[in-house]
Amino acid sequence: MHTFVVIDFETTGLSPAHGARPTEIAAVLVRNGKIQDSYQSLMNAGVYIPYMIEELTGISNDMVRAAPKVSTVMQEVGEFVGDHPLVAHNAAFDKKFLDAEFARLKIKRRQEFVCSLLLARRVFPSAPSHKLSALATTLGLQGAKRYHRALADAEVTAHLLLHIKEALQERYRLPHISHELMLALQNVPRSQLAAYVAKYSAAKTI
DNA sequence: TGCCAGGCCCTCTTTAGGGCCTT
Repeated sequence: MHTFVVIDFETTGLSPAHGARPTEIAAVLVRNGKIQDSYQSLMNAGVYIPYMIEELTGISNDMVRAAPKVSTVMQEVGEFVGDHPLVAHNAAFDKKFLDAEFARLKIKRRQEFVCSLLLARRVFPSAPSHKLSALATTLGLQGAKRYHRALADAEVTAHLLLHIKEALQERYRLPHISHELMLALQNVPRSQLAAYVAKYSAAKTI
């Protein structure tokens, strides 16, 4: 997994099925362990941002009103992402917004998401919390002085994924962690992680 | 009118409930 793209959405709510739309997105390209490129933009979906969410993200209705149309931004995101493997923290959330916005543009997502939340729960089970900001503190990750802005969160998630990857490599003495293995591990029960990695490694070396 | 997510994961579980995580 030498190259991947981390995605983070800020939105007007929790569910696109109930009318929530994106207000901001960031995509961060990581190659060979370093952030090499990034895309970020506010976007205007013509949907009111509730006061509570304005307070949470600092993204106001005025800011979004002056931003590019959501269709323009999502088209650019599609081009930036390309076929690279995708990563997000609690990927189920970002995936459903990405798919909902892509569907409006008749764009089809071509790759699966690796979820840094699912992996962190398995690799660092004793962390006091697995929310992004808490993991950043616990693990001493490089990153954000603030949270709940798309680029800051995407950058911290990139460092988190790299940290998880290094921990797995060190713990199981693996020379390389593939996207395929990360995708599999996020769904393996925590108690079976070591056994799964051993079986996977053996199969790959035969 | 009032309400409104959903999937993971643990446990005092599996004929279920509730906390966590994303905004």
